[in-house]
Amino acid sequence: MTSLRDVAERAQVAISTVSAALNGTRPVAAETKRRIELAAAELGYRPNLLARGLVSKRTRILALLYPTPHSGFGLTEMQFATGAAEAAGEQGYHLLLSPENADPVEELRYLTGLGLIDGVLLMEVRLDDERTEFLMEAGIPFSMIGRTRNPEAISYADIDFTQTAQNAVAHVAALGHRKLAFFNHSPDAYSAQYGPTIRTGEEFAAATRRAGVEYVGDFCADSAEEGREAFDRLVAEHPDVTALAVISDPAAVGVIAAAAARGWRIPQDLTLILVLSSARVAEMFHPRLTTLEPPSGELGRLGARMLIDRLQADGDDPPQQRLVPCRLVVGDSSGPPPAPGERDDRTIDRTGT
Amino acid sequence: MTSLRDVAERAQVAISTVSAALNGTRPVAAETKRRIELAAAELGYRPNLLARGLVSKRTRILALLYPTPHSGFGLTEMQFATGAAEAAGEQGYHLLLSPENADPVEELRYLTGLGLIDGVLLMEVRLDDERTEFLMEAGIPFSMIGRTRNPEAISYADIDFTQTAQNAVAHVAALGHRKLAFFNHSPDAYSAQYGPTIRTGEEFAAATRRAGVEYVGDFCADSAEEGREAFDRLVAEHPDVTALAVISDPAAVGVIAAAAARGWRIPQDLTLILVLSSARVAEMFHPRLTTLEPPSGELGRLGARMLIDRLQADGDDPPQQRLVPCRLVVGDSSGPPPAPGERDDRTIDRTGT
DNA sequence: TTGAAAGCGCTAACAG
DNA sequence: CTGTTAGCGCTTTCAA
Repeated sequence: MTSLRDVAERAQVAISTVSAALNGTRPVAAETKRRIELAAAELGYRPNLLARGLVSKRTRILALLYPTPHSGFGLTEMQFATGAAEAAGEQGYHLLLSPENADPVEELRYLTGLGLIDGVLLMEVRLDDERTEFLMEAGIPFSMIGRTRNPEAISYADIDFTQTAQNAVAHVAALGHRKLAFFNHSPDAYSAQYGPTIRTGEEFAAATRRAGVEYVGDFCADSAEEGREAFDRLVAEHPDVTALAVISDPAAVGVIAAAAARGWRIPQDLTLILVLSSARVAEMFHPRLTTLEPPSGELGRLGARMLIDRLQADGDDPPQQRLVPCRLVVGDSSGPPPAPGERDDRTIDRTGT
Repeated sequence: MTSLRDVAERAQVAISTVSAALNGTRPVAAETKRRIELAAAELGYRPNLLARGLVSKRTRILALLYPTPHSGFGLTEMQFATGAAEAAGEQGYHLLLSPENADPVEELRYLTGLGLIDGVLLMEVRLDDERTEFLMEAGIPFSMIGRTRNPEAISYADIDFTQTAQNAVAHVAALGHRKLAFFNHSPDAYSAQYGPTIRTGEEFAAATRRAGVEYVGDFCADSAEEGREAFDRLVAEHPDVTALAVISDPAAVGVIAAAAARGWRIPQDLTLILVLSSARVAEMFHPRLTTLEPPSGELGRLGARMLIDRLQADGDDPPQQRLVPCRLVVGDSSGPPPAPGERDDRTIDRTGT
């Protein structure tokens, strides 16, 4: 490992001069600088981050904290991580992957006590998240992918649920639908605190109201079986529903099966859209589902960038907050609603076809 | 940030004694040790990793290198990463996520030059991988998830393709199938060098041979469209095929559509299995596909553990090499083959049903 | 414009 | 058994 000293010797200058020349921290004569740069290049010099960090207190390492997620990791989470890693890399930062154990705050205390990281990127943020309180109190720079209930003072990048719901409703309304149902996650201990679950539900309600579209929002389903059941109940209670948005991929599988069992075709008899799911998943379905794809990679990038900005800004400028809507990817599951009464006669049992 | 010095002062001993007591690097009187530990606990002391690393040359940080993958990141890759991060965490190590840019070797040279990391975990290893050569020459400890063509001297964790293919063939043969087709990735510039693509193909060929099952291996498909075409050609050329294994998820979508268009039911008329795909993906299909699920998380864990073992072992013990077969998850797409001639008559065009 | 020197927090000889 | 000392490689005063 070649060090500053080696370079200094080769260029016949003092160590501090080399440091200055390479970092531009103070003026260095052009000729001297040239010699130094040459020497450094010849020796393949790389600054030692540990030494630098030890004195400067800045390591250019960010930690990405993620709870071992409740329902296994999806593409979405991966894209947060890779997006963040990329953005960090572009700015000369590194990303440390930190799985959280049972006690996230303890984990954070440990991690930040190491002196290894400059800041923290929080994933899977809940409406009330104890991690944010710890970080605020400890004065550790951080930003969130997602947001708490009251994120005023904190930088975050999150999905623009308002706009997303509005786009979805507009899409459906433009096709002529007058009544939309939404299958949310079931409000278990986790979802009850999980932003996307809560916010999507609320915003769908609001967006349909604004658009004058009738709304059915009190169903939930997380598995194929639940999707199937919910769908059957939905049709029983609301036979005039023509459009359905589903947040859980497995639930959509059940819905499709239940619809088929009823003899309903998609999209002729039912418009089905997937919410917060990647287009890659939507393509696994037949027909290819219309989907509202979360901008995961971008959120990761934004989160990292905000954090880095905050680290670079010596003073404390106001927190950055960015909301990005999902991308509406129209598949083959969106269509105009059936004419009234048109589909009721097709209740043949096709099981086994 | 409380330092060793603070602890030393509070416990009324020398700094080196504190270090020794806390690390057990040399005998310390029980009473002294107790005092030191108390002081450390009271002050909430955490060793500074940078300082420690600077002198000990060991940071307990591993880098996970991943090329920006050719077809977007899948669940599989994420699971490598999280598995590795977990295993690392358990051993007191940290995982740095390092996206590779255009020039992976240059990236590696930079990364390792930083003095920040103790070792490297390689993902997406190709049969000839220039990164391994660099690392070997540079003497940097590393291990691979996947393996090169001749990985003799290197530690790795990879899928046991032989066993995986054998299990798949056994499954199909036990159901009574006598002829199996396999749709591989198309041999583009990437796949031509990519281990799983090559090895899965080879091992399917070998396993069918051993099992006395007829084999069709010269088809490939990476998209739904290609899957559809390949399937039509397959049936034209081999009307007696009753079982099909597909490596690409989107291709399976095409196969299912093409089969349905032909009036073939799954599994009655065709047994379809997904190779190297997660059960979560397989569940998106209808019927739920039988799948050979790669042990991604475990491979990540193993890779990390091997690397750490190698770092801990001062001497150089032989490289560890582990092969883990995919898990066969039987879904609703496996069944006995149709009786000869049984399905030929159903070639009604059902498009629009 | 440059050099010398101090010190970041820690480990590892070496004395005592 | 414990304290003193010398660095690890770097940044950063402070003098020259």
